[in-house]
Amino acid sequence: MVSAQRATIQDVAVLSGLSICTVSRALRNLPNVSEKAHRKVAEAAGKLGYRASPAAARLAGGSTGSIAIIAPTATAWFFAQAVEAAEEVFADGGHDTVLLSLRNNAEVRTRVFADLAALRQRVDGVLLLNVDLDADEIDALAGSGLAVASVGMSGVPWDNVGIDDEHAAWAATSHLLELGHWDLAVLSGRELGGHSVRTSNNRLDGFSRALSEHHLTVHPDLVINAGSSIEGGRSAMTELIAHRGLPSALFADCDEIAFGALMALREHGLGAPKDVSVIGIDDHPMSWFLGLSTVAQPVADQGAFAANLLCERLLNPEQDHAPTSHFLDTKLIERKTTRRNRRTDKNHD
Amino acid sequence: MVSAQRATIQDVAVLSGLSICTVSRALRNLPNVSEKAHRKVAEAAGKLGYRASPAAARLAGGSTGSIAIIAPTATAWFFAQAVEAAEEVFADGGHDTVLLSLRNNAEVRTRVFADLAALRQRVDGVLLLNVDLDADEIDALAGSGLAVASVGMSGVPWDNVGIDDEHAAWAATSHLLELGHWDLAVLSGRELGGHSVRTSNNRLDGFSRALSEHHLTVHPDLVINAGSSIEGGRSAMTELIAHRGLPSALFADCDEIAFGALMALREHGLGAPKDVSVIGIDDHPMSWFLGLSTVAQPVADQGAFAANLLCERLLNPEQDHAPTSHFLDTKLIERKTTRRNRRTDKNHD
DNA sequence: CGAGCGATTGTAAGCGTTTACAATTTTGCC
DNA sequence: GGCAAAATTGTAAACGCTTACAATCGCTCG
Repeated sequence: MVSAQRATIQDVAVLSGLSICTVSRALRNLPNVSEKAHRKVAEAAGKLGYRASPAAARLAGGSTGSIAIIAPTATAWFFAQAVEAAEEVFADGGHDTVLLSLRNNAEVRTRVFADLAALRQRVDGVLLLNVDLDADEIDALAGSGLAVASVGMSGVPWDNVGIDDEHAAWAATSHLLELGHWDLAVLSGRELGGHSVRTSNNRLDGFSRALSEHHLTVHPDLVINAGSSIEGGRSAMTELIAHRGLPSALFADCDEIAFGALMALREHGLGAPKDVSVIGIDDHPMSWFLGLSTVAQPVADQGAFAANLLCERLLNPEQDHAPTSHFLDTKLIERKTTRRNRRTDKNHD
Repeated sequence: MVSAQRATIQDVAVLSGLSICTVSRALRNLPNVSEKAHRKVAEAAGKLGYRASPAAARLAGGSTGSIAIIAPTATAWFFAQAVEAAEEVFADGGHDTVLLSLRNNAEVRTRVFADLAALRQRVDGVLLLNVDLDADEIDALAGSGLAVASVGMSGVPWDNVGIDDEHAAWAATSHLLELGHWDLAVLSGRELGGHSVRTSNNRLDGFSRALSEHHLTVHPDLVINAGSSIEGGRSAMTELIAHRGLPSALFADCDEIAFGALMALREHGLGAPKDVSVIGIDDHPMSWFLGLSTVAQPVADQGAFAANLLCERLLNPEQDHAPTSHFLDTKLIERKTTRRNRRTDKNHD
């Protein structure tokens, strides 16, 4: 069935008794190919185990057969989940997945987005995961000829799927407020250098809104960038405790940050909800175990969904229907790290 | 500096006043290029912002500029860490990283290894992470023309870096035995379908050896495949409790499995070390927090190290020095989930 | 029955590299 | 200074595909 030497389109042409050109068209399901020709080509290709050379295809103006996933980091739980889910969709669609981690590093980020032509040369499309792009970058990407889709980047000129981050953060924060907390800190998912994780900004907005609905304002000292790692949460919390003292409650941008915060608390002989209420976002597999209150979101679904949208776009490049936006549901899960405020010192700050 | 239209090697040739061929050779640091030519080419290329087209290069017999990372799954902590570390090395070396997750799925696994020629067409090299290959597959890979390196796959005809898994498991198990436990279960990292994670086999061996050194034998009912996820550990433990009852101590193939086991225990109103001692391998960031005893291993280092070896091989393809093997250190960390056996029922099963 | 038209198929020219091999220049030596 | 050998550079043919554009086929219609 499969010859030792890789079969070329030429071989398929010969075996099927058609020209290379017709074979090429048949293989790509282009119009103007008769039923009969289609069948013959399919049979010949099957018999030879033919697979088009992505390099040759790309060189001649066709597709590369691969899609890039660009993520701020590949290790955070959310990204690992989304990447694997997307990779599965891509693989099943016959695309290779090239992983581009920005590593929370501005320089790497620049290197990637500065030369989209180079990227275009290597992949057909890009799946962006929570990358915080500025307007110029968005325009550049949209006009790059790359198919684009994203997770967690609403308001962008391509298909996006995510959750309503603003709402999720609002829900988490409101939960805290309704428990009588007023002295709230937020451990944001942003890196020190700014940039990097887009959802964090929206979540910050939700946090602010909840506060202002309760006639509170967010105090700059109480929003701390923590990256999106356990370690980041841990050091951010340590810093918070040292420089400002314990707030009454804490909203963590994601569960891993919350884990880190819980660790830092323990290191100081403190705990949640005893000394501070803590809530995160994600519903990480460990959250149940740690009793962490959180806002659950479907992570793999988001990655797979966006990946599917991207694949479809790649399949029908001609029709440029308007970009779609999809929000998946979230759910507040109240567990043991949040409880009613028992502090008596009511002096607001 | 960078022109709107991508510069070709032709442009560089014209600008440098040399032939395409010389430019090509200079760019790839081939021998037989004069100093002067080299300089001129470098300057012209720089001025034009020239980057070779990977597709064209590949088609003409050169390199693809990308490397595949093949892992049993991309979500497990170990793999996510190793992948990111390797991706960083590859990116800095100018290679794209294509991620191939086997998804713990035999069919996907077959699809990948059955057609190495197809893989060869898309990447220059392969970094294998703990993939359990059989002898034929190893031979095929070694003879595929692909550069290969691996993590956690000792005894293989290419560069490998890992830890001494047998020893790590032995150390963990011995720790349990020395605490007076004799009724040991192991939650193995293997998938139900067998295959997939190579280190698990070596760890099983270490487990066995420790047992036999204490004149014990491993009971088949007490080795349970758990995959390498929290969820896998949880259900494996649940099953163990239901079908066989609690052992005196438990060796988990990795920390995530141990986390899952701890969760299952809690669901049954049990806990470690009260009802059973538990030890894992990894030293996951959460392990400290949960007080999990474990054997720490440097994960990112392994990925980066192997990636570097692979890059070097790619840089000097001619010299075929013998494959090297590297073992990184591990360290037993005794925390709170292991303690002296207090059971009194000494009837060995 | 032949012109005309749409549908299908074929021809051939790239796409941007690499690489035998040929041509040229430089170097070493007598 | 001149010649062979070595070092450098150039020429041109792939590599395997896509795609204008030309050619052919099968019909419909007057």
